Amino acid sequence: MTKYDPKPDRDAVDQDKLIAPKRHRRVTAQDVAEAAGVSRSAVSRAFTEGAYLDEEKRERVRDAALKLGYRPNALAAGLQGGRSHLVAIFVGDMRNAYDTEVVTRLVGALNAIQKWPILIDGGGLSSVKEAMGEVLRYPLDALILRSGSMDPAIARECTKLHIPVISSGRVLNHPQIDNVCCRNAQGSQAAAQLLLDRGRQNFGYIAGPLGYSSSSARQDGMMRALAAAGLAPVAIEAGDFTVESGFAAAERLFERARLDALLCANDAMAIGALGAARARGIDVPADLSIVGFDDISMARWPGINLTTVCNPIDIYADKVVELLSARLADPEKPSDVAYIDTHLVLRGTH
Amino acid sequence: MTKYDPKPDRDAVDQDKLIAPKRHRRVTAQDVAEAAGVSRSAVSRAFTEGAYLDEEKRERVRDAALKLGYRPNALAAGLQGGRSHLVAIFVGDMRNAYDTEVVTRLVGALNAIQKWPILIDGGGLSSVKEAMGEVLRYPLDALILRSGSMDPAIARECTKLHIPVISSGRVLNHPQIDNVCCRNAQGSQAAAQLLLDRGRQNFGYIAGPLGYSSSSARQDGMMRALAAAGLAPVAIEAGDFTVESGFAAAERLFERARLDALLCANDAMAIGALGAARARGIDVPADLSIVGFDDISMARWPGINLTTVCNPIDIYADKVVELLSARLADPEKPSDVAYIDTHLVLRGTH
DNA sequence: TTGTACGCGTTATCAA
DNA sequence: TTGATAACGCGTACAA
Repeated sequence: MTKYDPKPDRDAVDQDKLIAPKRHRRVTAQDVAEAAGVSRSAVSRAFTEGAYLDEEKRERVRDAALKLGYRPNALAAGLQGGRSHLVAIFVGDMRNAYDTEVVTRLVGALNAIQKWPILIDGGGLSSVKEAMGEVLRYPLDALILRSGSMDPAIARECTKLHIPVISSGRVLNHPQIDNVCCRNAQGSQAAAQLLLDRGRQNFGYIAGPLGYSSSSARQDGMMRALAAAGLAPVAIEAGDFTVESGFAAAERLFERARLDALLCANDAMAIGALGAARARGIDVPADLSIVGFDDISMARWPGINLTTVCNPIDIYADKVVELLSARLADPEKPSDVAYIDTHLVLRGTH
Repeated sequence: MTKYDPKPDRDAVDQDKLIAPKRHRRVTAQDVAEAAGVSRSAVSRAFTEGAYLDEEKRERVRDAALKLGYRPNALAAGLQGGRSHLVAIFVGDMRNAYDTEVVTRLVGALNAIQKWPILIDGGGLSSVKEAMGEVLRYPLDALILRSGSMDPAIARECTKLHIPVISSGRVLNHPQIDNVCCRNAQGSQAAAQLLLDRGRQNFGYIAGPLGYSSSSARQDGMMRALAAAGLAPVAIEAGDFTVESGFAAAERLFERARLDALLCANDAMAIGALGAARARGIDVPADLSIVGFDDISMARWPGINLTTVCNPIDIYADKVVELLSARLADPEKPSDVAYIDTHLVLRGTH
């Protein structure tokens, strides 16, 4: 058992720091090696699963590490060829309740597999492109897009950097981008059918902003069900996915037409519409059915109790992580689209 | 202008990769240097603000970089002594609406100053401690604690690693931890006074779980106002900060006593209580005043319109970032506690 | 103004 | 089983 002899230049460095200890130096494998009387490599091996190292020595190293508060520097480890274990999540707008819930699940699911999510919120940012550029300087394991409105050019740029991209909520046709998307049309078609079966005839729709594929797909689904019954929507207004905009859109609709059914592109707007109906003294659901889309947690709050199309968030997040793992396991695999089935949740507003 | 001669060992490496191009290698400064016919350090300087480099050369380097899709590797840059620009945010439970809103603002504020937030959600995680341990392997610029319930031992461990810690929502007494906290007692005292002035006498309170200092401080504030009026609360029940628990707690209160004033430890529970009151046919605010705490975005939704104590989220987030910057500028500075003033928001439930 | 050389902290390889 | 050593990609002090 020879005592390990530290390099002289190392000592020189330490003395420099001693003279001017400006910022505290992190404890390194070297420090642990010296404390435990072993080589740097031994320390590294002590922390590597399945590496050859004498048990007694490993013990000694771990003790010293614990005492010094050492932990392997993930930056250095990531640099040396492996993965960084960092995953960026780009969110279109965190003020959107559904997006926030998805992000929450995503964060949980990623944490669970030891991937560390870096969040970028497009909603609160003036220069999204610049922020993305900065984050892409990290060698990310992957990028998750949670957004209906992001510039697809950014996604393409990522694939150029050979960073796997998973798009959630919007299908990007690119050979190297995996997608998770719910069957929007199917969901709202079922919702419309529910109300048709209930005898409703005068349908209104509150759409999202232009350019959001999910909103238009949901509208299409409704149209299809209505067309099959020989009907068409009486009036359509658009909001921006917020509760307030749903409230305002509903008021405009109530001015324009007498509805007995109102479908909304998402739950938040449906909740706003519900408030508008109540404020106007409209009896929901006796005189008006309101159905949302997504099934955010607020939909089941007492006092709201919204009938809606469930866009199952946990399945969603799990699917994203599943695609992510598959892509990491085989970077060359063909791109995949996972469609998530929706289902109606019957509560008190239909 | 001599052409730069790449090292021979570099070529050898490239050939290795050519033989087995398993995973795509990231474009490095070296690659750009070769493409632009300059040295690697010239490339580095081309991307460093205020570094000496011939303008024409800088142009050439940037062109080559753009063509190759190069961006400096943040991991390597961080390793070499500077900061990593990574900031971890530990959230007690992202399912809590207020926490989520704070996190959203925090993410925005950090993004704006080019710090990249890594999220860890204690709510969705079985082993918080282990997750924190993994994340601490990154040389974080700082750690932000957004949580009422986190093990303070973890915070202490961070300071041992010389990672600045900012605690939000709970004051941790530690010489190296900065804190941001709202004046809880002041806020709920004002709320209670408002209802006293309105003539209310039979106060109920819905508290948060035991061990959350914010909840007990808010309760103290109410008690103080009542005591000054020679009163005491009629009944107190506890929830877990969720809407559902507020609903249930309110139902228990209504069973136990006839109240004309109900203060809640947070908005979510107040919203639940509002639902319970309405379900029971209690007229709010004619027969019962309900006041929440925080002023989450849902509080101003039509159909809720909750009177509450505003715990100003954006100021909160800005303060956290401010303390963070100050701490990074001077790691040795004494720890700081920033108290945030609350104010009443009078809406429709008082 | 430019290139060389070194260090950041780690893991992987290789020879002992 | 172990220790020395070579990458990993970058910034930068230093010498030219």
